Amino acid sequence: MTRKRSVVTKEKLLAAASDVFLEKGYRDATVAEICARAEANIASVNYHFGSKETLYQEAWRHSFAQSIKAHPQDGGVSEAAPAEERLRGQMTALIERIADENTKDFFISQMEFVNPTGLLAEVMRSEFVPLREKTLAVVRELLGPQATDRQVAYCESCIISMCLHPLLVHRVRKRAKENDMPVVIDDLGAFAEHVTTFALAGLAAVRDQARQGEGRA
Amino acid sequence: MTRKRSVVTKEKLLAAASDVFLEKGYRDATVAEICARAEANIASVNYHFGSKETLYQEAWRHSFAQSIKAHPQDGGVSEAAPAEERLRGQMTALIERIADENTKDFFISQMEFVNPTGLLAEVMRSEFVPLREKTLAVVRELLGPQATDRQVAYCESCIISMCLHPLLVHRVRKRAKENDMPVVIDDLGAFAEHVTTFALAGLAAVRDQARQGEGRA
Amino acid sequence: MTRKRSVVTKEKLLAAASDVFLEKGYRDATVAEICARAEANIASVNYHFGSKETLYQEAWRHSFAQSIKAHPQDGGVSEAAPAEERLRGQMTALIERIADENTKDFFISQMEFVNPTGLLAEVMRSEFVPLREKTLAVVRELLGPQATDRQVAYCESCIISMCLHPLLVHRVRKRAKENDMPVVIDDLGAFAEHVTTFALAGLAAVRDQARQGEGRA
Amino acid sequence: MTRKRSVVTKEKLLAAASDVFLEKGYRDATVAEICARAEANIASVNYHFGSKETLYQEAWRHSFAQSIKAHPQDGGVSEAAPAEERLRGQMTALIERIADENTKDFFISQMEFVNPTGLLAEVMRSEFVPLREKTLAVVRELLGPQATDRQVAYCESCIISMCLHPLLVHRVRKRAKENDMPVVIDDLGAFAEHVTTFALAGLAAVRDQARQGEGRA
DNA sequence: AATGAATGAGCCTTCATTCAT
DNA sequence: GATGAATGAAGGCTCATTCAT
Repeated sequence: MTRKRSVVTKEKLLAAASDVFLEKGYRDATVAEICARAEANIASVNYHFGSKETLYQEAWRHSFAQSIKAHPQDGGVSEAAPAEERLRGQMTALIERIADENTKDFFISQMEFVNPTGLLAEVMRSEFVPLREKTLAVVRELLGPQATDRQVAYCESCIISMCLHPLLVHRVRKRAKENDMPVVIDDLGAFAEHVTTFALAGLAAVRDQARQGEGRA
Repeated sequence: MTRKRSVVTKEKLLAAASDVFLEKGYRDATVAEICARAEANIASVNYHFGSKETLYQEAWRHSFAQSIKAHPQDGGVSEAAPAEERLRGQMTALIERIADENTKDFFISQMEFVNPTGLLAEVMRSEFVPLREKTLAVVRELLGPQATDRQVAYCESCIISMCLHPLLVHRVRKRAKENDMPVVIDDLGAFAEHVTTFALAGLAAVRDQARQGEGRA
Repeated sequence: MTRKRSVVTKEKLLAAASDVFLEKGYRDATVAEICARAEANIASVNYHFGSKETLYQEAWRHSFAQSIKAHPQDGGVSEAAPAEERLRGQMTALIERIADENTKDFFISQMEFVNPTGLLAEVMRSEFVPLREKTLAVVRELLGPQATDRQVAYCESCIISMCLHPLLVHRVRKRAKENDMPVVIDDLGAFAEHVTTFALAGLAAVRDQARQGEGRA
Repeated sequence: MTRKRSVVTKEKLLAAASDVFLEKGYRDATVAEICARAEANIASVNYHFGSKETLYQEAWRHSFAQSIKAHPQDGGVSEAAPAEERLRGQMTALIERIADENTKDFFISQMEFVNPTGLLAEVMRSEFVPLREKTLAVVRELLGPQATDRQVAYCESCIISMCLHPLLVHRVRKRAKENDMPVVIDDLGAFAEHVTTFALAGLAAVRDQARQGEGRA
């Protein structure tokens, strides 16, 4: 049972760490506060994880696993479904994942993007690359065989951005209780719908361009 | 001349502060390093700005003014030009502004979005709202009179995101020298072109939807 | 068998403790490392010895007993041998004891001399006094009846120092692998020989002085 | 005057550090206590020296310079004096230096010998080598041209040890107030005299041996 | 006006020891 | 009897800010 108790403490520390790192960032988060929230001893972070840095990495990995489990990348759409549907599934899943208040890894990732501590570089890369490959595959299918790799990459980048960034702003505003600002996303389903429409139209335009480019070449 | 020297010191502090805040974030940036880079006395930050917080705000404002001046929002397109052209101008200007290595305010803004110190909230709001209004106006024009405010807002949000986020990732990778990762944006002009095509197609699709929605309503 | 296992653990702890205390000193040696080297549980030090302090004392006593057993004080010289020979035996034994890589107590003693924890005071005194008495006796015999107690004490102190200190430096240098420094003692037998010659000559000089002092008095 | 104040604080810190490091050793000495004794702020060690390690090195260097200045190596004996006198001068100076209650560097050196932190290796080597050279020169002169380098080295080592070690024990006992133990060195002058007699006799014996060795060879 | 020595609050980490199992 | 998870006290160090000059 001692083993079990250890697991519980570790779990509580990971949860508390995710929260505090999300709220304050790596530097402003203190080990003391994390331990207090986890109702653990001040030394338990170092006992269980060795350092604040390691806890940071583990907490992110933990959060990522949780949020991906709650919102699988395919959005519940079968692999056999048409590419449009599969893209819609991925985009909806991404939007819902980010909008979910339990999702913490995304914000920590963003922080890391802009103000890299370098601590998550490896962890993030190993987790993100597979996701990106999946999306690239669908985009490539939708753009058709004439599309260049660059076009595929640009489109994927645009599509992901359209899902991520508005939600980022949205959640930040909710957190900051900036209720005076117009809440951009008042209806998550409507937003997902909108983004999908926008994206499919964009993809179609690029596909047409690719065909013309092919013709010219 | 003392007056002049004081001005010079202040200017150097602002420049150094932008750099360091960009590199390290608010918390990890130290007053000592900022002063060292500005070749100023350790006490000069407090002497000239009263506190690290104020310096942060001033440095951001300073950087923002510089980058907007270097890349005006309209992208050099006349107000008399057609809406498509004006949108293209705004998007290109935004992309170029963010891609410009001298642009520091954007990254600090992103940091602030994700890990708010709260110190820039006021400053950013007053600077961003006017820019957003301009973009909303063009988008509204392109979507036509049937488009709802929500549709306009969603589209604006998507378009801005498509410009911002890929460039964010791009600059982060360049800074981190992650040359093993595929550089998403290898040609700035091509990317701007691509994003515009994508966006105009998306807008057109939403406009059509709006007309149908109108018809149904 | 459990009893036996316990004894083994205790023995391993003593051995590991001697090593670690020798390498790092009392303060820098950690209970964790000692237990790790002894392949014992982290709690076993307190379980078997009650405290780090007690382990320190026991480890020293253990090491001392071992090294004295390996190198008996008399150096194998019969009590019936002439005083010169008995002194030579004691000096050689001391030198060989200190030079022996298995001897750890001596270095811990030196540490204690200079930076006393106070923990070994009692233990060391009880072990050293008898050794010293033996040496004093031989020295007194060699100095003759005219020698004062002070002269005997001074000579004993010089003789012991001549054996101890050069070997201390020697082993320290070997440990530190300071191979660039001239290795003072390249031949242990030659050194023992040299020291004995030196000491006997010194003793003879002091004895002559003592006789003259007697004559004058 | 600000500069002067800084120097005063630094000096006080060095003095306090020497004391505390001497009393407790590197590890058990706390920055807090050093600062308290120097009547300085807890942060002043890091401000003036950067770290506890650097302070340790500087404090030793400082102490060494002081004690060598108070007790010059030659003991006030002219270079023109006969070798016997010069050796006597060096030995007396060494004994008096170590016996001087203000001498702290010696004990820190001993600590470092036995339980090396590695922090003083460089510093000590650069200071000790010149002293040793001087002593070797006199010893070589006294042993005559037939003496081998090994004989010179062994003799020097014995002579220095005869001065150092008894005084080490002496001071440790005084500090520990082990008044029950026989105080070995009750008269410093007498001890210096004794050691010199002992050493010169030893040297003479070795010189004779060297001559015979020469004759045999 | 400007400097730089000094401050003190707070953080991460270490480690001998304890206690429930 | 033996384990190992957990504790809490304490230490070194950082850094924005202050203050005397």
